[in-house]
Parts: sequence; C-alpha cells; structure tokens
Amino acid sequence: MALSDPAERLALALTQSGMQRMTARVLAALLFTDQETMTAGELAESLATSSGSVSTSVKALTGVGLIERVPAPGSRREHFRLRDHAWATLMSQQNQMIKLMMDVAEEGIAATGAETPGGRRLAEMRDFYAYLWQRLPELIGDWKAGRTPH
Amino acid sequence: MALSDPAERLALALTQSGMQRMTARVLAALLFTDQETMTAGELAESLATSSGSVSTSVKALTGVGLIERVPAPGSRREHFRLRDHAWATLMSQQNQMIKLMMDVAEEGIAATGAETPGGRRLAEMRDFYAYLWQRLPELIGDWKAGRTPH
DNA sequence: GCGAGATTTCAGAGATCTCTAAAAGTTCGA
DNA sequence: TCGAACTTTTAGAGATCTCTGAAATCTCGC
Repeated sequence: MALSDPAERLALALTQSGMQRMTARVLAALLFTDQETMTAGELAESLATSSGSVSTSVKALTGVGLIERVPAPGSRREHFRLRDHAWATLMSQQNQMIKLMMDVAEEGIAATGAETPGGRRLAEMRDFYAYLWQRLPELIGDWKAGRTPH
Repeated sequence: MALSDPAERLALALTQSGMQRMTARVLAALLFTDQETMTAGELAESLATSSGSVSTSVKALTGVGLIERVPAPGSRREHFRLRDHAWATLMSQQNQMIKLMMDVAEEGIAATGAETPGGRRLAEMRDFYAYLWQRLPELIGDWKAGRTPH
C-alpha cells in the first residue's frame, strides 16, 4: 500500500521542525492507517524501509510518549498505536524550547547586566517566553479537560 | 571576542528546531551583543566565519522579519539589529506548522473517510490544532498589547 | 565616471546525518 | 531446552547539508 500524500507532507513538516525523517514517517503511518494498530513488520513494509529503521524509530517515539506498544495476545509481534493526547504531548515537547529560551535569556542578563542594550533585549525576550511558559500549559490543559471531562 | 556560552546554547536550540546553524548564530549574536547594531563585518569576526555565510544568514533573517537593516549615515557598511517583536514573529513563524497540521489532518479525513479508525485519529488531531490555531494568535496579541499599549 | 571598500553569489570541499544490512539478541511455543 | 520468528544493535556506505573562498557585483565618495 502506497502511503497517502498527506501523510508524507506531515512527515516532511515534522522533519523540518527537528524530528528525524524516518521517525516522522512512522508517526505519520500510525496516524493515517485504517487499522487500530500496526506491527513493526507492517510499518517496514508500508514505508518500504528496513526493520532496523523501524525499530529505531518506534523506540524514539515510545520514549517521548507519542506511541505505545500494545499487548497482542496470540501474536509474537509487537503492535503499536498512537497514544491518547499524542498531539498535546508533542506540543509540550516543543514547548521545552520555550523554557530553554527563557533560561538562556536569564543567563544572558546575568552575564551582561540589565542596563545595557544587550540586557534590555534579553529582558524583553525573557518576558515574552515567561509569558508563554505560564499561559501555554493552561491552554493545553483546557483542551484536555474539554476532551475528557471528569 | 569569544561568544558567550548562553548565546551558543540558544543557537543550538534554534538549530535543533529547524533553523540553519549559521543563521541561528547570527541571530544570537545580534541578541547578545552590547552594541545597538552590528555590521556584517563585526558579525563575521565575532562568529569567526566567512562574510559569505553572514550574508546568506542576514538575508534569511531579514526575509522572515527577525532582523532589519539600519540606515547608517556616514558609513558605507550595512548595520543590522533585532526587530521589535522578533520573538513574537518567530513564534508566529513556528505556528505556521500548526496550520499545516490542521490542513494535513483535514485532507487525511477527506481521503480515508470519517468513520474509520484513521478518520477518528485524524479528526482528533484536526480539532487539537484548530483549537491552537484559534487561541495562539490571541495569546500573542495580548502580549503585544501589554507591551505597547494604545 | 572612477576606484576603493563592502557585499553577494556560487561551485565544490568537507562535515554531518541517515539508512541499510547483517549479526547478535530475545522471546515463546513445543 | 531447543529452534523459529521476531526485534535490536551497530558499523559503514551513501546521501544530504553547510560553509568557505574567490570571483562577480554593487555602492558611494570623490
């Protein structure tokens, strides 16, 4: 089965924002498939890639909580599927960047002093990311709450 | 002058989320410098790189609105500085990704049908990103409003 | 209009990253 | 405990990306 075009476009976008190419393709395959779960073998076949690449990719995706292994009674093979809230998880991951921006700005101010051109630029940066760092978790929390009430 | 450590860490983080390495270093240099502006020559020297790399990088950064050329009376050289709201601009840029995620999900639903496992996963994805797509501009707008009232 | 200084372009060297293939390891039924 | 099926690991080939250096182009004072 050829991978649908939207899936490859998604994989490309994820790649461009830092995810490894094959990891992005595996994630896209698990999103777009019409099955509930896919085995490592099915992923390798549908992506026309080696089992080694699939293994590395599912390890990475499992590690960051985007997919999960599903126990498959009566089968020796590993089954995988997207986890609930995978997109919120991905977003939270990307938001670690925001924390880092905040911290880096703070360090910069400590190093250069607040009363310099550099210090003022860094303070504006820190304030912006501190603002986001405060507001984004609320935003994602609201969405999760709306999805799975009580 | 050796670049301060926080600057290189910032550049590294930006690189990992998709920005070209040298472009990220130039941006970091313009953020951390204690001068109001820097010339292309100063950037090349402080980053220990070629003028060609600097030229390519400032072109990219100018193109996406993160830095600007500053008219410098009495000098033949180009001066550059971070633009106001550079961080909000960067965030908006990254949010184009959210729009793309939304669109890709919608296309996927159209291709696979809503009443399939794939369709349901895609619908959840689309809803999540549609929610962010609606809320994030408000968030950034609020911050800009708070910074430059009226 | 000319020339010095500055910037831009771009081909190719070099560095980096990714994927494959094969070997090693693991798991489970018999 | 053995063997078959499946998965993981990893070295190195191959592809990709980035940077440099040098030539071309541009700009501005004179």
